[in-house]
Amino acid sequence: MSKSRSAAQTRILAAALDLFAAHGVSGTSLQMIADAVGVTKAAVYRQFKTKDEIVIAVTEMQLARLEDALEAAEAEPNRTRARELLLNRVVDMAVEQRRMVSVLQFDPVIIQFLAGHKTFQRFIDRLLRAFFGDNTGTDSLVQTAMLSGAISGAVIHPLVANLDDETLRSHLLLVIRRLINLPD
Amino acid sequence: MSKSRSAAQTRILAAALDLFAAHGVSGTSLQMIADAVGVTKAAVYRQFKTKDEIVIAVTEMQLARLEDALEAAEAEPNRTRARELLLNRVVDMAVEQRRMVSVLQFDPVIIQFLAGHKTFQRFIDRLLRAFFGDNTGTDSLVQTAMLSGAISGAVIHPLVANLDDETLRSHLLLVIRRLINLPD
DNA sequence: GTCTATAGAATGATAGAC
DNA sequence: GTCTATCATTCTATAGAC
Repeated sequence: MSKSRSAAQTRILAAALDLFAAHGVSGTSLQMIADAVGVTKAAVYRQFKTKDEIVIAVTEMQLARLEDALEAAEAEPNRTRARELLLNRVVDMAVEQRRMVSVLQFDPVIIQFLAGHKTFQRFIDRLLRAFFGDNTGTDSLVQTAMLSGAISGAVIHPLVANLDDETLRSHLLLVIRRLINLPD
Repeated sequence: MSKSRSAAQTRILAAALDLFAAHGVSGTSLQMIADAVGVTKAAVYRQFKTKDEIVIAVTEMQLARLEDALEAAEAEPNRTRARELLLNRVVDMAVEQRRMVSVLQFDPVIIQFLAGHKTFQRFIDRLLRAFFGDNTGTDSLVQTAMLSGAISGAVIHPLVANLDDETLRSHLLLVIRRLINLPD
């Protein structure tokens, strides 16, 4: 999943993620990205052939941050421990990157890429399987959807915008444990 | 909040909401809306002077669907009953309109309008107050954010895309009651 | 890697006829 | 209410010089 990027590419992707978070993917033009980096559009096009390539690279970059936690969870024979591990990483990431979460989970353009690229599909599949095993009953489905949605939805919500990361994280984890019956 | 609209306006708003849900607000052009309705751009501009007016009207239209439930909740002296009332309506709406939820809650353009227009702010304030009273402790904040996020996030999630409305609603309500300690 | 300059299409919006 | 025609602007993307 993770790819090595040049410094120029990394700067572009960072600026793009930031702008995507503020204006959505469709609401962000290459001109805006170029301005944010401090170069011209042509310089951006030198690094990425199309806007779509930037969107895909940004998505890859963010998913890759879950990779090591996912591998650790897959290697962990104790399912409860594996869930614990993944959950903590996901919550950490969601809290740290609050402003970015809504783009990655809910932007229509990103959603289409996630649904359309096999690489992304397989990664998400691994994530869900590591968390829930092969239990695909309706209860598990709804619970997973709620858990995933609750984390994303909660960190985005304006009501918690003023809470510091540590407060938000600890409260989140408490409520989540209640939700999925993990031991406190 | 609710406004009376001509038939032509109603058709435009319905088409716009549908397209917004699929492509986001920024990803939807007036040409696309006009094509969906089956008229030209000029005909659309006759009903709404700007694209922004359409976005605001769509948002109003959807918020207005909560209005009677909100009034009923405000009139209810028993707080638990009031919460019950609102919760049921919100969940019903979220499940019925799954495809639209993400736009209304997470689209950057809509969010900016919600934050910038006093009419919207007051309405949302009333909603929160009817549900949580004047309790503004951190616990309540996070709980409300999670509840709101969990409902929106859950109904949007691809994992539950194949569940019928009734199944999704009943499961959702069960988990939510556990989350907020309402009696079953 | 970065620039200037530009092509070609799409965007939001308007004028004026029917 | 709807149309055709058009305007100014912005969009993605490319060519070619430094």
